[in-house]
Amino acid sequence: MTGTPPDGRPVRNLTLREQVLQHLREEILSSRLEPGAELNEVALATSLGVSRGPIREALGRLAAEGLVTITPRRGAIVTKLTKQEFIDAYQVREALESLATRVAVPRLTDEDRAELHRMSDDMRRCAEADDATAFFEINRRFHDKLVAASGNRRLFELHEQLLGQMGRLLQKSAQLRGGLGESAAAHERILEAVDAGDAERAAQLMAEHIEVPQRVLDAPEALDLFDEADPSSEIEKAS
Amino acid sequence: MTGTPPDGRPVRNLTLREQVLQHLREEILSSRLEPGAELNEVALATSLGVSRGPIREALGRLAAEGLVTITPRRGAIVTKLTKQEFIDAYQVREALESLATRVAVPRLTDEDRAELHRMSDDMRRCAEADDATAFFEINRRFHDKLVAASGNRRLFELHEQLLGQMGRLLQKSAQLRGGLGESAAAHERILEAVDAGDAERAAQLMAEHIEVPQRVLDAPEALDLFDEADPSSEIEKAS
DNA sequence: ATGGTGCTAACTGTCAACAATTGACAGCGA
DNA sequence: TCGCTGTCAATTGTTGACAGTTAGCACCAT
Repeated sequence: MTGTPPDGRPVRNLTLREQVLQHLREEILSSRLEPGAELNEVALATSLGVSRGPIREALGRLAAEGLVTITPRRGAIVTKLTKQEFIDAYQVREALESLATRVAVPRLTDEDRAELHRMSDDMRRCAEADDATAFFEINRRFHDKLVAASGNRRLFELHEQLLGQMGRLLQKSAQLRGGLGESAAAHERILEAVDAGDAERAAQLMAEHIEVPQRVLDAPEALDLFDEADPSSEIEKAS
Repeated sequence: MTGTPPDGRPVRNLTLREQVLQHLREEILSSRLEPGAELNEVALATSLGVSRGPIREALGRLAAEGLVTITPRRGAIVTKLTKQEFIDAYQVREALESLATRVAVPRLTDEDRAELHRMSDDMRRCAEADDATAFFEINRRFHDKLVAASGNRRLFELHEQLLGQMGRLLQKSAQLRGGLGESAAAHERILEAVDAGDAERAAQLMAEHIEVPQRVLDAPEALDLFDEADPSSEIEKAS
């Protein structure tokens, strides 16, 4: 009986496809591979020491997840959202997190609430220290925590996927929200409603909180986080 | 200059993977392949006259879409939602369609509204004729129409994917909603708010409309649309 | 110069064969 | 009878080779 090692699952017998998938996903999410980067199959294959089969399968999955954009017979690149796509995603995010908040509030334990407060306090500190990087990391955990607390697994997965697709743009766009302080305040207001057990109000506040950068993005093309070039062209991307 | 044929895209030069993907997706969505059905790679390959490569890639994509469940060295089956997963999906659907309605209302043209009314009337007729099949088809188009009218492409895709996963269960569960008449009435109430240009109210009504079967599903395990057997087991399903 | 044309190299799409794993079953022993 | 063990057929995982397509470039004609 050589029991399971300190691993999560039975015996850590990962398929090559799974390893490649995991690797590439991490590379993209961490922005080591930036949007628009070309993903050459043979280059990846030799680089990772596997054949093209597992690479292709992993790329296909990532395409279905939206992290990669495949154009048949041309190749794959790291997905680059247009401004419109980013706005669309933001809108969906608002709905998902609002739902999550509404569902999560009555389910939160005291420990959950305590942790949320801790994160909120940390964010406040980061805002005052003007440490944007740390702020965003905690911010992400704060939102993730609420979504997870909803107990809705599908919701959690969709949310994770959506935020993954939005990537770095999330941080860049959030910076024109009116400063970290305003954002920290929004979280505090949300937590107030959460503590009061007012799920509906918390959900509403969350929706408004997320809605802010949307409005900023909508009107002024001042920010060129996007380099729209060809509004034409047919791509696969998923379906 | 042999121009593009009456095709939608450049020259209709579909990849085998795409053809297989399309075929399998259709088979699943139409329930010709029912949940739990095993998807043997060699069987599919010989059946479709291609090698296993494209089959595997298509199955991988379908797994990422949630239509197929792959367990790493075991094989693929058509995804079978548990009761909890179905309830979760229903909850997400509520949020998505509520958002879609809120966004769509101010964007609707007169033609859009006319078509919605037409569908609503048709549903009313089907309800009175007790034609559930036709009712559900129109119902689906009604909801799709609203989501499409939101102009949010990501929202549309997620919605389509979600409803695809829910599959036949949607119809079965909707039948214990209180009859087709009640459902038709709900659509009529929504359209009232739509006509009045009251997006917020329409969104709220839509949320309530979708919420109904959720409550029915939640409490009584009376309906055994699901055959839960092993609440354990580790599966891949997507991530 | 300039616009079109035909090569060419690089890349993706597909296939068939090989390797590894799994689940089932027969057979053995208690 | 029951449980264990070893073998086997079936199925998935992976590979390397081949075929087809694409994009870029040099070249030629105008």
